[in-house]
Amino acid sequence: MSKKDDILKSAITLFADRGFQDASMTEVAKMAGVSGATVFYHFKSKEALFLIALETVKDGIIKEFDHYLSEHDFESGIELAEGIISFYLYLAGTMEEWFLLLHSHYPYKLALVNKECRSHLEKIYNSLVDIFERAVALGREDGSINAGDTRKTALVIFSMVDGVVRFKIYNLYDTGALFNELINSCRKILKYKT
Amino acid sequence: MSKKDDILKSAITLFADRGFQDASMTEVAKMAGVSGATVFYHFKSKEALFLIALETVKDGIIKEFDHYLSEHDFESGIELAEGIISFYLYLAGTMEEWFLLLHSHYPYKLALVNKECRSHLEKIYNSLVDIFERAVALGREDGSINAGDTRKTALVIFSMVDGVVRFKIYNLYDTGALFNELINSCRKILKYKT
DNA sequence: AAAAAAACTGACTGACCAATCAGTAGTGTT
DNA sequence: AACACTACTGATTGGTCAGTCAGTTTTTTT
Repeated sequence: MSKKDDILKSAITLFADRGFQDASMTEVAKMAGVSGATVFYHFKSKEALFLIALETVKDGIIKEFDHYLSEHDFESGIELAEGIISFYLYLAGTMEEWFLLLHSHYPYKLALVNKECRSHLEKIYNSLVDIFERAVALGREDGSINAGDTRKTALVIFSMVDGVVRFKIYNLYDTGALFNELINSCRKILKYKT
Repeated sequence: MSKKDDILKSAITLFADRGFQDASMTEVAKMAGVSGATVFYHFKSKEALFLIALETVKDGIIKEFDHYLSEHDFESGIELAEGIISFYLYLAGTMEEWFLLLHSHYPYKLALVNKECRSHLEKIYNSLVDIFERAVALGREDGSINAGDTRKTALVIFSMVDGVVRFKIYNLYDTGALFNELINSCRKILKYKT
C-alpha cells in the first residue's frame, strides 16, 4: 500500500472517530507514519482530504452492495428486502468507520456549500434507497409485498434500519438483541396492505 | 433573562449548529452579548458548559412530553402511540436544536469517559423509550396492539421515528411527505401479531 | 452611605493547528 | 554520469482558541 493510501486510510479512521474538526492533520500524518507536510503533498487541504475520504466510503458501500447482490439469489421480493437489511446491519458492524462518518454532522453541513460533497451524499443515499426500492418493487410484482407507495415504503424501511444502526454505533442499545424484532417489523410493513 | 441564561441559550444554538469542537467560546460570548471572560465566570470550562446545555435539553424534552401527555386524552394504546410519534416529529421541527445536539457525535464520545454525560443521555433515551413502551403496554391491554415483546417493539418504533428525524434535520429527505407512510408503518407493526 | 459580595471585562498566555516552502532523497531515463 | 521528475521532510508562520487574572462596575447587605 502506498503512503497516499496509508494517509487516506488513517484519515477515514480519524474523521470517523473524532469528527472533522477534532481530527488534526498532524494526527493523520502520525498514524500514517509520514511527516505532516507529506499529507499536504498528496492532498491539497484538509477539506479535500475529507472529500476523498467520503468518496472512498461512497465507492466502498456501493461496491459491497453490488457484490452482495450479485453473489446471492433471492426467491421473492420480501426475501431480497430481508437480505438487504441483514447485510446493511452486517456492513455497519464490519465497516463501522464508514457509518460513523455518514452519521457525523460535518458532511451534511459541508454539503450545503460544497457541490462535490452534496453529490457524494446524494449518490450514497440514492443508491441505498434504490436498492431497498427495487426489492419492494420486485415484491409487489411477485405478490410477496403489498405495501403502498414503493418509494416511500423503501424510505421508511431505510430510516428504520439506519436508525437501528445509529443506536449501535453510538452505543445506545444492543442491536443484536433487536435484530429479530427489526426483521419482523419490516416484514409486517411490507406484507400488509397500507 | 439573565446573562447566564443568554450564554446557555447561545451555547445550545452553537453546539447544535456547529458541533462541540467547531463552536468557540468567543462565538458563544459574542452571540450572548457578553465578553469572553464572562462565559468562564459562569461556566468553569467549555465541557462544563456543554454538559449543562445537554442537561437543559434533557429537561426540556421530558417537560414537553409530560405536558403533551397531560393535556391530551387517548382512547386506546395505538392512538396514544400515534400521538407520541406525531408529537416527537413536531418537537423535532420546533426544537430542532435539541435534536441536532442529540444527533451529534460528541455527547456519545464524552459519555464513554464522563459519568454525568452518560447519565444525561441514558435519562433522555430511557424516558423516551419508556413513553413509547407505556403506549405499547396499554395497547396490549386494551387489545388495540398485538405486537410481541413490549420493550423491543418500543425500541424499533423509536428507532424508526428517530431515523426519520435524522433525515429531516440533515436535509436528506422531506419528512412531511413521509409522515403518513411512517404512521401507517407503525400501525402495521403494532397492530399485527409478531 | 459604607462595606461586602457578585457580576463583569480587557488584555494576555501558551498550546495547537492548517498550510507553506525551501530543500533533500530516491527513482527512472538518456 | 548527468538530468529530470516524483516523493518526501524539517522548520516555520500566522491565526485561532480555551482558559487566566488583575482590576472595574454593579448589586446587595448592613
